[in-house]
Amino acid sequence: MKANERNGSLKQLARELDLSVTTVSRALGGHSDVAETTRRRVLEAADRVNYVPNSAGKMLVTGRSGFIGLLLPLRDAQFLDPFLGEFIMGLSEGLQARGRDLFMATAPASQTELAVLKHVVESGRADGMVLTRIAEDDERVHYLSERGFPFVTHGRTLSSEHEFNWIDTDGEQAFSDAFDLLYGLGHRKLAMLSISEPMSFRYFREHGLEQAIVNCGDSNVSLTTHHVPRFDKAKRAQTITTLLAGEDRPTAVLALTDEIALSVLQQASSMGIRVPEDLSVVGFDNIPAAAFAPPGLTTFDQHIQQSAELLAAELLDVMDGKETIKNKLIQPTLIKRGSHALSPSY
Amino acid sequence: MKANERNGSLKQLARELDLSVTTVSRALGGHSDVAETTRRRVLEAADRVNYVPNSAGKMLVTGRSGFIGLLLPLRDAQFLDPFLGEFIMGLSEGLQARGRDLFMATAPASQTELAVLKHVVESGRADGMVLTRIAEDDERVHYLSERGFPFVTHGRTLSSEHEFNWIDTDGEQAFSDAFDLLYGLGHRKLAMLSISEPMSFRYFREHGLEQAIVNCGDSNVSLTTHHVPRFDKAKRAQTITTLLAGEDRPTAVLALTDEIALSVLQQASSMGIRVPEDLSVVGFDNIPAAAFAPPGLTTFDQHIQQSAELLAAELLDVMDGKETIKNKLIQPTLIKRGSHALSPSY
DNA sequence: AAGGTTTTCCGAAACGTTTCGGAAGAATTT
DNA sequence: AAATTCTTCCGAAACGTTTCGGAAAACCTT
Repeated sequence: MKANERNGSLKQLARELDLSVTTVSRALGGHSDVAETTRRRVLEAADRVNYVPNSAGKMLVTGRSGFIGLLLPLRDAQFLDPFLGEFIMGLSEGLQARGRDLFMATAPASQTELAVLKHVVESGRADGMVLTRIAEDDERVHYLSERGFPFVTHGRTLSSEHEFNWIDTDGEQAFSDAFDLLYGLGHRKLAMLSISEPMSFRYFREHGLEQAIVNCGDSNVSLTTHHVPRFDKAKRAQTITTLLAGEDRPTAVLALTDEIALSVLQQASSMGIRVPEDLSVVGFDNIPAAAFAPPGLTTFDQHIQQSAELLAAELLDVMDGKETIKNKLIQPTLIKRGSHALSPSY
Repeated sequence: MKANERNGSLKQLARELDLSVTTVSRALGGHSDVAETTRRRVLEAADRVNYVPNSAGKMLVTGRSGFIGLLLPLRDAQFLDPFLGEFIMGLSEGLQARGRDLFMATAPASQTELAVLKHVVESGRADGMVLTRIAEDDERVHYLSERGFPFVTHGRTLSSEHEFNWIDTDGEQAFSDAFDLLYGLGHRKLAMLSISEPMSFRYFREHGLEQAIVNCGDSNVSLTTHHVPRFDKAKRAQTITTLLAGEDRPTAVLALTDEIALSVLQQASSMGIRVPEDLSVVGFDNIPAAAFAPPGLTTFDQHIQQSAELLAAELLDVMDGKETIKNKLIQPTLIKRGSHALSPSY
């Protein structure tokens, strides 16, 4: 046995079997030009020595890494995306079926997300990409589209400049439904608490609400929209307090996310405003804490894990060259808990 | 320009610069045997064409993939580890400093975690491994130790058969502290709600509590330990109800995790048992919902993200061949909220 | 028995990178 | 001016795999 030979290489296995490297490779690969008897011999030997093909060798010649990359939204490490775990689980689940691995690319503070994305793509570390937190106009989507690299997103852009595969939660419909619910309970003075970043999910949720109000045609309905900072908790509380302390306080608040809705619940409680008697609150996301915060937050469940699983399946299709563009809107389901009720002024 | 040449390869770059592949590689690699002027020329050109080394090529010759693998505890997909997101964030943060990427290996239902781990290690996909949810006697730790593969764990085994680098939360101390807190409030009749899986964190927490009781030397203290199922929510509720409905109900419950503690809070509430007046409850983990569930769960914060960051740093040290075994116990911090008070029988 | 077809195997090239061991030329020393 | 050292560059091999294009042998067909 030659000394300069790595353990467990194909070459070594071939030597032991007194076969060529080619034949062993083809036997393992399930090709037709190898006799049944030798194939069995090879398979048995491979199993015995626990042969596992070196991924780098394979990767170099096939040009595929077997990896799917997820661009992590790391910039907000301490204010963690509450879905991250669930999302990753869903992706993994969807990927493992076809033997792909998932890897996370993180953008250090010194680099933009786009730069990291480019690096991953150009280095061939990933065969496909998953993007989340899509902006209204997203440069990452531009890049991947123009580069012709397989990718898939959770969330969509506003412009339809490029066609690509995405899955999104139908926030537009959900906020429309939320309005109907509250309108039916007599609420006419509404406030929406949103964020100022140009994320597309913000647009759709705000837009769904505004459209629903237009469609109902009742001119007694009023809506004010307020932007809340994402990181500065003190300032956020301040904004909410001002809103609730105002003379003509809204009777119902729709929050862009549960995180914001929970802040509302807290502020209301500390101001002596009763939920839902004095104020109705509706959130979005159904994070675990929403069930525990009294009186129980009425909100929408996003089905993140299923979405992620679907997303993985779609990406695999794209990578297999299936040209069809498939876009799917997932309908979130309304979770009615205790934070909504008849309008006090009804 | 030859047609059979991949875009962005070293060879191509070398041709454009009229230099050898070797020189370009060494210039990029920062070696000393290349003139300053040529190095600048190379760097500038590489920047211009956006050259990114192919990871497979590099991997093949260096034998390192640049990847750190995390074995995902996927078996319980729907009952997601509430720390997963935080843990991954911490790892990424710790890894990105030295340019390593993180990838997740998931075990499909058809394969054992050990089989997946072996596959990852033997295929060379990862240069180092991170393990969580360590069992009292963990076969994955055995394998990696014997194989001499760099790894690091969050949590430790009970046997000291192998030495390896781990970081763990000091659940032993925490539960001892929790006892002191409750004892000081007059509680003498205690119950511990735990799980039956042989996870080592369970052992340490139970042991810490038992030791503290022994050490206090008060024979009036009684403790009953109950095992609660991890997945079957109905059965879990049943167990808790039985415990709380008993004639000599405990005055304080220590839960292995917040998840269990929150169940206790819910059951108590639905049985008309007031917390903390009738019953004190202490949890462990400080998951987000713990702050929202009334009256606020008293619990311990694990500092998962910092632990993960440290873990990443240690792994990188191990991979650099630093032989020192470093084991670190992280002290969780007690978060006092509303779920503990004077014993009613005091 | 000659020709043709099928089955089964293999040599060699290729993927893109790093590095070993030189080699040519310039700079320095003797 | 010759000998020595330094600087700067390069050819070739190697990593482990897959695959193209044959080639030998076995099996048919006529």
